[in-house]
Amino acid sequence: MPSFSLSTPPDFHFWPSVVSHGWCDLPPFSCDENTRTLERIHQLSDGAVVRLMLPASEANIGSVSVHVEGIEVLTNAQIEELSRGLRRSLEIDRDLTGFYTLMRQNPRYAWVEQIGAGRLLSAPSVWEDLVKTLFTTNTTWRMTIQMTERMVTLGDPYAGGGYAFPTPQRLAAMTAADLNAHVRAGYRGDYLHLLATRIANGELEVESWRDADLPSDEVYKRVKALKGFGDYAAGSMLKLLGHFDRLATDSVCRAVYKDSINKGVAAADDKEIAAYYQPFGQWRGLVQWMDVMENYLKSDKVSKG
DNA sequence: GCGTCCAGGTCTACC
DNA sequence: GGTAGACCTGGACGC
Repeated sequence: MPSFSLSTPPDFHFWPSVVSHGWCDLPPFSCDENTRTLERIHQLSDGAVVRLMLPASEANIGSVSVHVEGIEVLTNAQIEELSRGLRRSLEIDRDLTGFYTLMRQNPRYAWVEQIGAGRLLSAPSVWEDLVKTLFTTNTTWRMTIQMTERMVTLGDPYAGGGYAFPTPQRLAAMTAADLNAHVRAGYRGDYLHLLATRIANGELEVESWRDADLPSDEVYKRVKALKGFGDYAAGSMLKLLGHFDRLATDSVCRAVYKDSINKGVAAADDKEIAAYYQPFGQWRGLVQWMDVMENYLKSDKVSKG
């Protein structure tokens, strides 16, 4: 089985990055907590569908091994494409120096750097992140998983089981009714079909939204302009696009604010929650997410073993 | 098995 | 700018 490795900086911690939020459980990603392996059914730009396996290993601190199943030999171009996508997905090159300095200054958040949390797993494409974010709106996590599972079966199959994430062109070629009969996304189905269609016909170039030179406000404006993406969804997307100066306040965040931060007293409104995170400046969105994930990331499942 | 209620964000219409 | 009601699915619950 072909394999290659990704070099990583000293402050990169593989497993906390993998389980940084629910994306590792949404196909075509999957993760095995026992073996601490991240897997993904992935379609390369040349059409090949492979299974990527990234095991956690103490032996390769300073790098992450990538095993590629379903192909006999990897070309240099394929390795380059996979490396680029995975480095982005794992945020390997994200500079968190400022974030960790900020966390160090606040005893409540000292655990963040100790665990090595702060990097968020994203999909290799902005398109995939947008779809999954849409599937988190106004629904339960269980339903998000089910919608995503049905959605990926529209992608190209992997010979060993599973599917690659479908392209916007694939979805745009279907009618909105047929698409939603398959995905069962409810009223979100029309938003999904519209998004796929606008990308497929070239009206939207969402992959360029990762451009580091794009101001946060501009990215936020573009995401909010999409049907079905309100304040929460746009705030979530911004984190996946490397901007952390926006909150993504949902029902979970409100519960966390009440239970972990405000001594059991619910916030009067979201402005009160925003005021709490305001001092964290450009990192406030990431700090809010650390609060949401605190108990899980500090558990033995992540921080030990 | 059936009907009702509920949770989850966003959109639209209206004030 | 703020608010009410609709949107859709599926789980929980009562009958």
